[in-house]
Amino acid sequence: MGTVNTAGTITLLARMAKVVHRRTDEELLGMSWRRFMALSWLYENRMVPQQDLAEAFHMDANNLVLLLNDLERDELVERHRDPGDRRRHFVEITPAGARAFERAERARETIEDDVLGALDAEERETLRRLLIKALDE
Amino acid sequence: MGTVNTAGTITLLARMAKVVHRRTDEELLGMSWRRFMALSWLYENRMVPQQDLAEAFHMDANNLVLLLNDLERDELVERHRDPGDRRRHFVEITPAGARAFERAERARETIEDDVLGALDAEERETLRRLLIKALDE
DNA sequence: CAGATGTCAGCCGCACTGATATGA
DNA sequence: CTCATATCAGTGGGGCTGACATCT
Repeated sequence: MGTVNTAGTITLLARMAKVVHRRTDEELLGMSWRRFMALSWLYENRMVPQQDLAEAFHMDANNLVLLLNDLERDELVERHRDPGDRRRHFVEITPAGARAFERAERARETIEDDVLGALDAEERETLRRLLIKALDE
Repeated sequence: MGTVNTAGTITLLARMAKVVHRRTDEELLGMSWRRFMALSWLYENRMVPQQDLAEAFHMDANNLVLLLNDLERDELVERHRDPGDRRRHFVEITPAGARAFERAERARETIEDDVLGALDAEERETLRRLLIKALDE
């Protein structure tokens, strides 16, 4: 394929993300990629303050409201008012949400095998470790 | 921060791409990220058939037309009709487009240092190599 | 009162579907 | 006539800004 050797690392990262997004079959995933990304976080971190989610999702707070409205309408997440500070909400994934996510995770593995097919198991683990480290600042 | 350890690699990849997109200051870059991604390809590959660009950009052909229209209006790229097959177009970055891209590349380096700050030089090189390999299938 | 949190309305850039024009 | 290439119009979801309501 083309001469990708001179592009910057974040340029390559963006190209890769586009490949992932484009090869994702929402039919197979059972939900939009956007919802999948939200649930993936809430599956790992139960009962997160809504305010923290905006930062975690790298998404603006206004937009977050709409996403949570949709997820809550479909009973995949629940908002709980903080008794200590009634302005604040905690967001929690529901059992139905967790099940939907677990199903989607299997589709994710299929997509991942497709997109990362050129990398062997060790290389994938290295990539994974580097991404975790970069995200963890 | 947070428990990112259980998420899949392409999930982490998507999170990372969102960080990049969100931290990109278009004022500093001098253009939209979308345009930057297009020019980055045309800077590496001069005179590309328009048809190949849709695949290279992972973008649908209809949408590509609009992007090229914008870039051509601002004289950053030029379309040339293929004399051998007058249906086809070759797309070429202009000198002004190349200059704009080179300026943006310096901003890209700044963003990259910010986003990949947690990785040392060797780790960045490894990440880069793995992304190139994965993209090269 | 000021400040924080969440919500909603409006606008715009972007991606897709479908239809059209031109040339091989 | 058919097939391929490029183009454009229309539609819909996603992201942002700004205004507003509620609570501390």
